[in-house]
Amino acid sequence: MMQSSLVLDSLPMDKSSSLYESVRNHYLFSGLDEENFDRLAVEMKVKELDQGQVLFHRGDPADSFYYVDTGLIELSLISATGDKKTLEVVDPGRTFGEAVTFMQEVKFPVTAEALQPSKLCGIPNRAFLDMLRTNRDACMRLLADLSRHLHARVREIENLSIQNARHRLSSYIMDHIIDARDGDQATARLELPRHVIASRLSIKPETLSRLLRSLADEGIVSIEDRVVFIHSLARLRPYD
Amino acid sequence: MMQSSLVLDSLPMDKSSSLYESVRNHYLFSGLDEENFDRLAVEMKVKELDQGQVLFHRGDPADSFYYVDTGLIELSLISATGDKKTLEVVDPGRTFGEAVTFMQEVKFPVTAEALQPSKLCGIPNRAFLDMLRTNRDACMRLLADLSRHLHARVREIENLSIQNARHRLSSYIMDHIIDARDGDQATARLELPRHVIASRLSIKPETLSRLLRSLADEGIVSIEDRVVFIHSLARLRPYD
DNA sequence: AAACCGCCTTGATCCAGGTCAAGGACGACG
DNA sequence: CGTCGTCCTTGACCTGGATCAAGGCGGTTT
Repeated sequence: MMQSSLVLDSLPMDKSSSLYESVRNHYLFSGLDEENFDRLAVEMKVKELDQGQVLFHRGDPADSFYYVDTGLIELSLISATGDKKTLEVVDPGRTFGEAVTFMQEVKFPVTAEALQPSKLCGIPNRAFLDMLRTNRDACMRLLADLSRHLHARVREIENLSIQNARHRLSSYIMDHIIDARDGDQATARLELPRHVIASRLSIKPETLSRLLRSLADEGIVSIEDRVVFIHSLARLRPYD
Repeated sequence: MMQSSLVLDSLPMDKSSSLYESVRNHYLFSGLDEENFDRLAVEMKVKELDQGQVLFHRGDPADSFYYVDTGLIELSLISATGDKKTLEVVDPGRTFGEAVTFMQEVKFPVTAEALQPSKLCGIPNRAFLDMLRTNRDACMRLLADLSRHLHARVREIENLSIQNARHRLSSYIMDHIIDARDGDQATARLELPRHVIASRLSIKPETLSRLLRSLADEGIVSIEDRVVFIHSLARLRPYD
């Protein structure tokens, strides 16, 4: 486990930075006019995280949510016995923690850790709420955003409760196809370290290793490091 | 499996009914003035369901969400192999399906079935959206509502992935305490049929039966039909 | 180049919870 | 009052995935 430095960099956001532009284009803010956005933007803070650094722990008081500009942020739950369940890995261009703004208990319900060196933009809840109050369009976008999240969680519950590990792995691979070749073949790229994928799928690394091996042994895929060549989508896909 | 009648009753809501009053008091609408609420209320439809009757199946097009006045509605996922996972059982005074209004694909992500004869109020998405557009207070309440739902789902994922069946059962029992007696003792009431509780906990009825038995054998609880006497909260509670 | 370390794989074994099959309890209905 | 159906319990057995314990392999430190 990598040790986090105790001091997080946290700087105001420069209006001429590429980060400014990229946040500006996020769909949560895309309906805002220049003035409204800038009023919010002056409150935003840039944060840079090293790989392995924890942004916040579950239970920490939440006064901001975050936009990921570069890197990867893992959102996870950690049990009393130390087991970790990765809920989601947030890529660049996406936000996380928005929902916490509206909860009675303003505490993060998950832990956020950088899987790679990452650059984030922190958006204070207070300022965001102020913006929402005067902007019904942004409200609607946020409602859509939360609904999407909610639906994603429902699908996760479905995966956990009525699908087995093999099924979850197949879905995961298919969700990471980067090149859908002719008909029944494709290539997927498993960017993340194996143990993170395992945690994401709620299995142990040993089990992931064995499942990948059995898919390969059955001739359904071949694996070369992080790249998975799918020889038969039909056989990979769990009939559903 | 009980067979549903094909025709659902569906009547306009009477302003002088008790249902009108009870919807009126729901927190989603409690900020609305008389005029705004009534504009919405005229669009609402009363639905009565028999026990076992399905209100909608997963994948059905969604044009309304629902308020439960009396009865119990089970929201569930059903796998390709017919296994059912109960996501939630909605009691009187609560709503379900609000989030679907905001999704790109306006289809119910779950199946809804009456566990008891139930009286519901259907609220058309269209009318609800119109109301939200002119009412930022209601928007905020809904945001809070969705955040709460989202958080509940996260806790469910946590239960499924990092807690075992025994732990889930303990939590379930403690969530149904009706009488917190002195110190370490309490009484809980398991309203639902065992097989529904099992599905809610993502275990089989046989396993539920055995777990309850082992809690009783260990002297932690005694069970009399639907009532659970907890002799030691400390021993029931999974250390967390 | 040796020693170390983080990450993954493999094998052997274990166990929580599922499956299958057989009753038991109780209410509904002839 | 039997008999039927539904729901629950219990027993015997099975199995998917966890756990425990050894390596293997590439990278970086000395």
